[in-house]
Amino acid sequence: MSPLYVSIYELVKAIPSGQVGTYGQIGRLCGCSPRQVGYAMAVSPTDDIPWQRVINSRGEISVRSDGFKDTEQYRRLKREGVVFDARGRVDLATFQWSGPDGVWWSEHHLEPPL
DNA sequence: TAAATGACTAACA
DNA sequence: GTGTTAGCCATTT
Repeated sequence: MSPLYVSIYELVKAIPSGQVGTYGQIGRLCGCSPRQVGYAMAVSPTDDIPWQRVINSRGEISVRSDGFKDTEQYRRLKREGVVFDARGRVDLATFQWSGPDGVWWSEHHLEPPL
């Protein structure tokens, strides 16, 4: 396994239960493109990697190459307390992980929530 | 080696 | 809000 994958998996494992990260967010944090993050999730070797907590920048579960969304991902997130709206989307402003050091908020020039 | 392939995204129109 | 386009870059073939 390449060092890149190791850092991606480490980052994903740092996302707390009940929160989500985006492919782009993880990509920026580990210095690679979002596509690599998606690819790394697709081949994630073990179940101790919370791959379900990585979704796309629109707050949706990404469509897989077979053209279907992963319903297990939806179930897992819901079980962790993540709320989906009627169109199956997550409110990123509420549920997006702030990063290992609050990085995400500063990147977006925002103040962290109380 | 070279080309194809993505669980993507930002910036447009 | 929708649709298109260009860029992305490690992995795979």
